[in-house]
Amino acid sequence: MNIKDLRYIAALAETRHFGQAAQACHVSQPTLSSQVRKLEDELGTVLFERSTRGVEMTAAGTAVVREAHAALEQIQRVADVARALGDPMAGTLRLGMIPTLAPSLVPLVIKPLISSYPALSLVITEDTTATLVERLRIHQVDAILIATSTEHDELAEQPLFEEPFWLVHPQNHTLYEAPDITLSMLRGQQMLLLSEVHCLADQVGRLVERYSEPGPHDSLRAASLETLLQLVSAGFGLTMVPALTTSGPWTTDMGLIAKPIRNKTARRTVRLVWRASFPNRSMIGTVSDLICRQLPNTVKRLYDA
Amino acid sequence: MNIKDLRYIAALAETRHFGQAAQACHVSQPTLSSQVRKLEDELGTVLFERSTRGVEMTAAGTAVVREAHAALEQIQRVADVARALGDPMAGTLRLGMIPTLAPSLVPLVIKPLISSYPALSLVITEDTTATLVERLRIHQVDAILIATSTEHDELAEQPLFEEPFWLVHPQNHTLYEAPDITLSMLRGQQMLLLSEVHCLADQVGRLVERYSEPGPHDSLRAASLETLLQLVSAGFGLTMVPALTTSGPWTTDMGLIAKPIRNKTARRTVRLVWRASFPNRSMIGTVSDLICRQLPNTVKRLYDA
DNA sequence: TTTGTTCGATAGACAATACCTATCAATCAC
DNA sequence: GTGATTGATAGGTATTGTCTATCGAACAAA
Repeated sequence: MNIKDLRYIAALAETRHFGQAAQACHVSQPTLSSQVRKLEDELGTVLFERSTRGVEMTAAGTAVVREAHAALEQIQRVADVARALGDPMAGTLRLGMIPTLAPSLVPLVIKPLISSYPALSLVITEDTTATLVERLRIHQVDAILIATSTEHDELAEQPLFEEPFWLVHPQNHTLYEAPDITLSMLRGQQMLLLSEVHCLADQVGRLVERYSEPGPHDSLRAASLETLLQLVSAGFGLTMVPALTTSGPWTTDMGLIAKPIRNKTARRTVRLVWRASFPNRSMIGTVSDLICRQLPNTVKRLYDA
Repeated sequence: MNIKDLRYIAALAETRHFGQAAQACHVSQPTLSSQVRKLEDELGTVLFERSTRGVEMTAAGTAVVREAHAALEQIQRVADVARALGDPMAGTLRLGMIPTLAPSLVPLVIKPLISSYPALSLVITEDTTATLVERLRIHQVDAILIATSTEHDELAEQPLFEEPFWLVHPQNHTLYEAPDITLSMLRGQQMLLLSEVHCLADQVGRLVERYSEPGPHDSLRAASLETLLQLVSAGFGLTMVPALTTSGPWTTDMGLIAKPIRNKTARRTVRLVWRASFPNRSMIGTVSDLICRQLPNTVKRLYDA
């Protein structure tokens, strides 16, 4: 059996005329004739009763054509679904993010994303860079947002934006008077870092190790940015956080001051990474674009669609 | 698109493995691979994400395969319906009969027919021979039971049985004592005939014209056998009816006597006639066989399946 | 590192079949 | 009879589905 054959018998049932049915199917009359005959042979049932005057339908033919119509509709639905989901922004995007980015980025992008693309179902997970990369490779997520560069050949990446680090200190701190910060001003200050599973800890750590000296709270490592800021608020020391983190409502609540740092290396580059084999490349591009459009001016956009 | 293609993607969704899916479909792996690729091209949507480790499904793939499954089920239903109605005794048989046969034959065959073949839907119509033949030719009926032979090339026929004519006279008639009847005994008797639209009138008329002389009631023509017998009962004359007619409960009710006639030509041959192009030849055969099995011994069966 | 295995993709040849044009036989209207 | 219309048939062509053989990449084990 063949889908075309179903169309043939449907047209033949409609027109009761081999020639007209053939015309409707854009084939020649002998083609339609032989194909219908073959289908009848295959089904073991005569569907049409031919005569020199025209075509009559048998009981089996009527029933078979009715089912054939339903089949053709369902087949059309296959194509329809394919086209609908061929819409690059339809379907599921499983997006992984590092924990130092997710809490500040998600509130910025989630609303415009789901309102602009209602057919998009977004699943966001949080994990460390290494875990995310592995989950990306084994198809547990489709794309990840991380702050380091990857080396994998099977992965593709797109830098989205450069995010400066901002210094955070308590309101009653000696740096309160300083309008802006240079790294040299951090000499003698106790810098607090995140747990080393976070790439941010490594990046900030290498940035300040030349200036800060070992302090009493160096072994104090926070598991999250939230905790880290609580420590700063409690007076255990200073820290650096990505600029987007300072967009939240926490600064005044905790009595903390965040200031830009006058140093070009005090920043990280956030990248979107996906499997090179990921089929929906254009979904990646659209999401990248939308993320960048939502960013505040405290970061520098690197992606322009 | 192709029905096979739908099977391919269904198998591939099941196994997530081109080789195994190909095996399940009884084709080689390259065949399945290229066909799936082609289907994806046609749909404009990537359904599967390939990697050297195996196959993952895209969002579109999941949805398309779901629809494909439904389509395959519906296609299966097409074949099922064809097979079910390929059952020769499923479907409708529009059967025409002449009025001198229908009332006596239908009660004999209708019950066993519908109980033996519940899938058979029988539509019985009554009409004169000429009308029936025309209706047969223009596909208004599928087969007819008539008592004459047809000449049409496009029609096929099967003699079913020979039905003798029985003489019918009132109980108080002079022939009451005669154990059986010869045509010569009809000399001087007033014979009553049906309306000439009935073939029976012609057949009986030719049979008796050599023996009977013009009588006072020759112009009396009954429109139906029922009326004819009422006339006989009322003493207007005698008549001949087909043997099956005497099987009914009318004889005693009307005070009529029916007797066989010792003459080989005093009979008619009942034939089943159908279009030679009628597809369900075996339904014809089965119906013929069942009719003959139900006949009483007063008629001579001509058909043996 | 090297080797063997497994994965899907590719190339090229072959075979099935869908398709076409030309034609036929039968029917029907004029 | 004549011409028009019907579906069926014949024979050739083109498409395409299928095969075998092979490849390159990835992974696991030696």
